[in-house]
Parts: sequence; C-alpha cells; structure tokens
Amino acid sequence: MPEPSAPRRAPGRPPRISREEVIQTARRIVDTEGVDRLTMRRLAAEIGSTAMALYHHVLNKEELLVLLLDDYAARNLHRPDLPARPEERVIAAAGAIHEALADCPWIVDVITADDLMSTSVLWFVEQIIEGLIACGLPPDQAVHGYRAIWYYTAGEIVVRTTAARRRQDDDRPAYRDRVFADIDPSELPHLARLADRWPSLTAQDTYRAGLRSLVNGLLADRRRPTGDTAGTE
Amino acid sequence: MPEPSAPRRAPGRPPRISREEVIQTARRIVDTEGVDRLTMRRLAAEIGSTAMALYHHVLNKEELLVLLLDDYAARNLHRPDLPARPEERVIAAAGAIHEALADCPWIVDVITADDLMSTSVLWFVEQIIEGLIACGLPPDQAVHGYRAIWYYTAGEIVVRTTAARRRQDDDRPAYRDRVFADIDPSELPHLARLADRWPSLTAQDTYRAGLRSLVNGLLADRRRPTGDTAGTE
DNA sequence: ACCGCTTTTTATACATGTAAGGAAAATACG
DNA sequence: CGTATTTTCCTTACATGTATAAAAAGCGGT
Repeated sequence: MPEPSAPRRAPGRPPRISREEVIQTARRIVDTEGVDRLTMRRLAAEIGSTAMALYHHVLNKEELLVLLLDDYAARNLHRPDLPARPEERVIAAAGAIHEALADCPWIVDVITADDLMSTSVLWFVEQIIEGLIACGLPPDQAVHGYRAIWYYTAGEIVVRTTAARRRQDDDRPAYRDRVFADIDPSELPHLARLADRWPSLTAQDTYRAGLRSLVNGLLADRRRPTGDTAGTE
Repeated sequence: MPEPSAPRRAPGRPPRISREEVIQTARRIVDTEGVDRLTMRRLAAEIGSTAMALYHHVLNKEELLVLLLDDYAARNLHRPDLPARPEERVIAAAGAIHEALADCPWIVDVITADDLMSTSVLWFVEQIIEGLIACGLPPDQAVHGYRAIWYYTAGEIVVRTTAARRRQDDDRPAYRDRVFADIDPSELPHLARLADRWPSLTAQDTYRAGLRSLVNGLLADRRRPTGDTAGTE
C-alpha cells in the first residue's frame, strides 16, 4: 500500500504483479471459462507466477471474488433514470441491482459474504433509502426497509441460482419431487392440490411483483411506530 | 418387485454401516464440535470405516448436510398454535421456520441448496399457503407469496449469519467500514448522515417486522389481478 | 466347491485452498 | 562496501472432497 505519489521508492523487493493484474486476469478467466475454472494455481499460471504469490495481493480467494464482484458492479451496474414517485424510485433502484446480479450467477458465493457494500452499489442504496424517506418513513425504518429489500433480493438470487445449479449437475430427480410425491392430501390439502403445478409456478420470475408487495407493505407502516424496537440504541 | 412377505436378504455384500448411522454420527460431531470439524474422514473414523465408504450411503457431503438439516428440522421444528386470523397464521408459520433455522447457523451452506423441501417443513408451507388463500389470494398468488416469504427468510438468515461468521474469523475492519468512511455527503447525503448509526441499526433483529410488512404487502394485492406490472414488457 | 453377479468397502490418487518457512531483491544505515 | 530490514516471491506440505479401481463379501446356479 505505498503511495505512488511519493518520489522515493518503497523498500523491499519490488512487486512483479499487481492486485489489479490479478483481478483483471481473474476476470478474464471467469468470463471466458466460467468461475469453476478459476483456481489460484490456474490464475497464477496465467499471470506467470505461483499460487502463493497471489496471496500478497489478495487476502484469499473469497476476497478475490468480492473484488471481482466489485469490478463487475462498477462496469455493469448502470444507474437508471429515476421516476418521479418515490416508491417507484425504490423499485427502480432495487430492480436494477437485482437485474445486474441475476445476470451474473457466479456471485452467489460472494453475495452471502458481506452486505455487498461495494462503492458502486452505494448509490443504489442511497436511492432506496431516499425513496423510503420521501414516502414518509423515518430514517430508522428506511434503513430497516432497505435491509428487508436486500434480504429479499439476495435470497431470491441465492435460492434461484443454487437451485438451477443443482438441477444442472445433478441428474437424479430433484429432492422436491420426491417429497411432493409423498404428500398426504388429507394433511396438506393445498400442497397436494398444487403439487403438479408447483414446478411451473416456481419457475416463474416473480421478483418484481414480490418487490412491489414488499415495498407497499413497508410503506404501510408509515403511520405506526416501529413497534418493538422503537427505543433508543 | 420381489415378494414383500419374504425378508430375503438383498444380493451383494452386506453393508456394515447404514445411512442412519452416518447421519446420527455426523449430528453428534456437529453438535459437540461444530460443523467445521465434520469432515468425511473424521466421520468415517468415528464410525470405524473409511471416507469413501460413506459415499455409498450419502451422495456427497452436501447431501449429508441436507439430511442433517432434515433431521434437525424434524426434531426442532415444533408446530405452533395457529392463530385465528389467517394473516397471523402466515406470520406464525414463517416465524417458526425462521426461528428454528436462525438457531442453527451451520445450515447456511445448505439453505441455499434446494427449496428446503424437507418433509417436516411442508406443514409450515401448507399453513403459509393456506393462510394466504384464506386471506383472499388466489392459489397462484399464494404460491408466489410463499416464495417471496421464503426468499426473504432465507436471505435474512444467509446474509446475517455469513456476516457474523465473517466478523468472527476476520479481525481486520469490516469491508463496510472502509467503504462508509469514504462517503461523499454531497453525493450520498442520507448514507452520510446515517453512517455512524448504521452498525447499530443493522445489528437489530428486524426479521419479524419485515415479515409483517411483506405479508401486508402481499395481501394488498388481493383485489388486483395477477398483475402484469405496468409497462414492464 | 467354483463361477458369475451384485453391492459394499478399501486403497490410492488428484485437485484445490492455503499455512509455514525460506530465498530473493530492493532500500537504509553503518 | 557490508549488514540489516522490508517486502515479495517460491517451495514444500497438509487437509479436504471425491474420482477411480480393485478387493471383499454375500447371493444363486452349476
């Protein structure tokens, strides 16, 4: 982390590879061959170094993936035109995040990581919170609302893409089907009745609709105080 | 189909270990030493076998974890008394699932797996869908509503527990803090204003409140038809 | 008893992330 | 110049999940 602005060079052996080179090479591998092919040794070979040398530029593979996601977000997360109505701004911002991330299934391992607080996402978070406040939520509730939206969004992506991945490299019938076959209609009547339509129903993309419902529900709390945790902390 | 009356032994070498033994031994290891200590070799040693022998009783480690979760759910997921009001039944059922799973942080890797359609959870799914239908949602929307609830629930658990795990074995300051430090108040005014309260706000447990909002929002769609959302397509 | 057939168990091997320790290449100071 | 210091890089080693193939243990039929 030495300042490049400083005229005097840093002590120590000069680096042959840079963090940026690591990230960009990793990006190329992921883009062209998929995230499965991204191994530390492979990446090092591509750069012309060794696996362990990478660890002086990224903390570990997980951080590398986070950095890749940051990079991806910075390039692919375009700010949408913001609608006039504040609740629509919330929908637009959250929808934009979801859209960008859903196109990028390999991030699932990363998404669970932190709050996904990369710099490029912050603008969207700001818009969501701004919209909720503009709708009349107090700032605290707006933050909680943002988190609810994020839980919903991350959950949708994680569940959907891991289910898809599972379906892909697992040829035997889905766990679900085995379970559904054994349903006792007298105990679980609705599930029994819906069983055959379940695959097609759950295959539909209902993210937007659910998001709208969630935002509506969050805004309905406008008048009521927070309830249990209204206190000071 | 061979005659069910004759308990004729199956052909082939008789098994020395059973799937049930594998699961129960794995459970003991997880309970006493944590999920990190659960390795295939360790498990095999505990049983008095070899790692590869386990693979004739479970498909792989991931399936073993799913089975463990099933087992856990079957023992710890107690059916709550159902309130009279249908929307409260939805809350109660979803809340019960969340409560059981949140107490069991190691499932995070599993939760992303399938739809979490183990037999013992089905009753709760039934109650959620029943409640939504009783509130006036058509069955299709009830299923979509259930899925939204599940996304929200799974997302909450995944995000929260991985963040916690991260904080635990990573001593350096959270990613979040570094990012928040660089916020430009003129660009992201709300975030800048909320920055110092962010940790305490996001540390609060708002699952129930968010769940209520989500359910309210889902029910608000009662009147509207399935809803091609305006202008999306 | 021997032979195929089936299923379970074992032995061996490999890819992967990464810990540990030492070698290399630069500067700083004498 | 030489020595210490600092940073980067390389070699080696280990734990883990699991692929592969061989061995073992039971069966019925001959």
